[in-house]
Amino acid sequence: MTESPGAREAGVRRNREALLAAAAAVFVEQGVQAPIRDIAGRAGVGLGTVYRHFPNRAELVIAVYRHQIEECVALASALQRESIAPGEALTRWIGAFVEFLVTKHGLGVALQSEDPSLITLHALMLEKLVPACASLIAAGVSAGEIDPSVTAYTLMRAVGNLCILGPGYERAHAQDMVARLLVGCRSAR
Amino acid sequence: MTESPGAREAGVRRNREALLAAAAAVFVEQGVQAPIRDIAGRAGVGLGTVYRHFPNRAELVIAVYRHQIEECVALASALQRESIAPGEALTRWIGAFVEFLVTKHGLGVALQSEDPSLITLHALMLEKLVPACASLIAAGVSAGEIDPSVTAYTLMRAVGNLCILGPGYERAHAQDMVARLLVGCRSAR
Amino acid sequence: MTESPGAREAGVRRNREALLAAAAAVFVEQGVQAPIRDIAGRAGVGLGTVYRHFPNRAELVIAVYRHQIEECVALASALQRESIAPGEALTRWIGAFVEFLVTKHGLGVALQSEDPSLITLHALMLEKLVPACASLIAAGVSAGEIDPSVTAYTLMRAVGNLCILGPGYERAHAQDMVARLLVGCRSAR
Amino acid sequence: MTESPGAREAGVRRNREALLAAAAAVFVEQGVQAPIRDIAGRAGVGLGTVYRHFPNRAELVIAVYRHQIEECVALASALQRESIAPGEALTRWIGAFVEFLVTKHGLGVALQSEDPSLITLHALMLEKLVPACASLIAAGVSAGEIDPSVTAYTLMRAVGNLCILGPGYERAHAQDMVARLLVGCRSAR
DNA sequence: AATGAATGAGGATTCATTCAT
DNA sequence: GATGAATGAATCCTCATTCAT
Repeated sequence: MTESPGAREAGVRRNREALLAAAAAVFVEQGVQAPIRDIAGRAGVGLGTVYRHFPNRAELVIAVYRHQIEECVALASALQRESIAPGEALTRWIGAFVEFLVTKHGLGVALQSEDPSLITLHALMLEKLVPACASLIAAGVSAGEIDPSVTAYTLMRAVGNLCILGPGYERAHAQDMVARLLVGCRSAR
Repeated sequence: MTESPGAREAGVRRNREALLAAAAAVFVEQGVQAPIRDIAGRAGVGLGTVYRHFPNRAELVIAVYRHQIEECVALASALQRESIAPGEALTRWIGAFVEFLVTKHGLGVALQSEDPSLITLHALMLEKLVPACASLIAAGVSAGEIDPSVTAYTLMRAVGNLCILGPGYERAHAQDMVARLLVGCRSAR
Repeated sequence: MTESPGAREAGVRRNREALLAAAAAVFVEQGVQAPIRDIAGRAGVGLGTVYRHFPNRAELVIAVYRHQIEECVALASALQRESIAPGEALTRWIGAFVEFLVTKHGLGVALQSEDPSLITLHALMLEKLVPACASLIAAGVSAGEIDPSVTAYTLMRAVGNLCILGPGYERAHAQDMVARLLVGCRSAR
Repeated sequence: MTESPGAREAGVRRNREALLAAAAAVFVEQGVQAPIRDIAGRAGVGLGTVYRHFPNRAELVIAVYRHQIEECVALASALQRESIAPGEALTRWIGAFVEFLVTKHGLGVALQSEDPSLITLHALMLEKLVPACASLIAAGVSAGEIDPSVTAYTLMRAVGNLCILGPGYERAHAQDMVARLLVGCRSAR
């Protein structure tokens, strides 16, 4: 009778989070096209529950990644407010982006997919991430540290691609390759 | 009824080649996961004929790309025999590899796929391409032009990834990014 | 906490009526097979509440239409008590029935559906409406105005069918067709 | 070796016809929305075979009914060429249409369905049947036998509706009701 | 009583693969 | 050898219905 009032809501939130965690894990293992049923199974819920929380695959994919995308955006602002060299700011930011991508592998593929169910994710990157990156690049260009012909979208795509991992090409390799790519983006002077 | 004995074999070979051409084209348009039926249709043969020639998708994928992989290998030898700077040789060879990859888009993805049906393709890369690349790198390192910490497999994977194209990230962008990556692979000194 | 004892019951009745109104509206828009959830949403109540009040779809359908069916029955008695020609009484009564059917489109289909979830509605028609109609017909036959071979059930079914509307076949068309059907039911004399 | 050349084609055609027969039967029992699997089962073939022959439900529905629709159209021409009274021609033609409809019950519903998968069937009726009927009506109007305010589309819809059968409302009842409707369509004079 | 989250059966559709001709 | 018809597993998604709170 005297029930904690939010017991239900708590359960719902727990389910939602179990789903997000399960989805993230399954995406890592099978990619973002994994069967919805697998995600339901991993989360320990019924198939319908997935659809209740996320009416289609795209919603789920976005929910899985939106938070981290927004953290990346916030980091870009923070770095620009610090008193560090713009080139260094870009390097650190890309480092964080890489960290994000290699943690959720599968996202590298998803971010650049032409799959109609994932356009929204792609759009999210375009809207949020690309401007953040562009602003860091602009600062670096002004400081004479970054080659002015580097564009944010291309760089993000390239970094995204470099973060598609596989056996024998792990996180550290991706980090190394991205670092070298950034060397190649420095101002030719 | 009374056919010249070689007529049959000629027809078989012609079919095989039509299939390889069709598969290459379809892979470019739809990726290596395209429905087998589409390939049969494009080649103007029956579905069963595809399976007769290539018992599974991997065989077909490999057959499609083996020739070009071998050309790449041959090019590496040729470049080493020429009297050009080893760094330049590596650059040219990677350029040719990029050319190969962006022409067959879909292959970038395939090359690093963990998909069981494509492991053989991956193995082929390991066996043939990696040694060729390693030898060019070794020469560059000896000449003090290439950073000794660069490994062939990682570089090939990275280049392969950078060649996964999409709308807004086309051939020229990939070429640019690969060039910058190579800048970052030069000897630090 | 301390509610007046009847407050609860009043709320229950209000819910029940909101549901009937919502169901009627949704049946018009989507037919009697509309998702129960849509009805709950339209009524502004939870899904469970629908099931509490109406354990299955048939109960709900019947509840929605029973009142109007009974009005039709009452009208038949009233018309017979008036001093008008029996044929005219039948015509007017069928007119009212048509009005009922076309206002609730979806009912036309429901009335004659073999769908097990709707048999009860069909039974209701049989029990109530058919006798009412039969009595009007009998009077018309006695007066020599109606063809004695016309049976109530068949006529009701026919009228019900004629009232299944659709684009290009609207209320006025149904009324016209029903009128012509009644012309064909007049005594051949 | 010496196979009858058309053995395969014959089997295919037999399958196709088995499917049409099965579909017709299942449509009668369950309506045109019956599960495709039921049709496959009734025809004794796999599910995929249905889709091979008829890529979607609409194709199947149309295939089932097209032939008879065209026969109806042909009959209209034939009747007009005969030297019978136009009103009689219309009556006979409608009689044939009724015969068609009651034989395939389920079609009555389908013909006037707003279901997007059945628009083509509806379109077929509009294109073929309505003009045929209109021409018979026009002749009847010219001869002073048919009420000029009767339109072909409305009449066809009405007849279609009257042919939606059910328990207690069988073929003979539909025929009777249609006959009475036609009486009501005669010239008022 | 009311709620709405969870469940899972049901039905459509696609496509790899087999095999009789 | 070639063909393509047939098959059915796999997957998506919807919705009726139950039940804990």
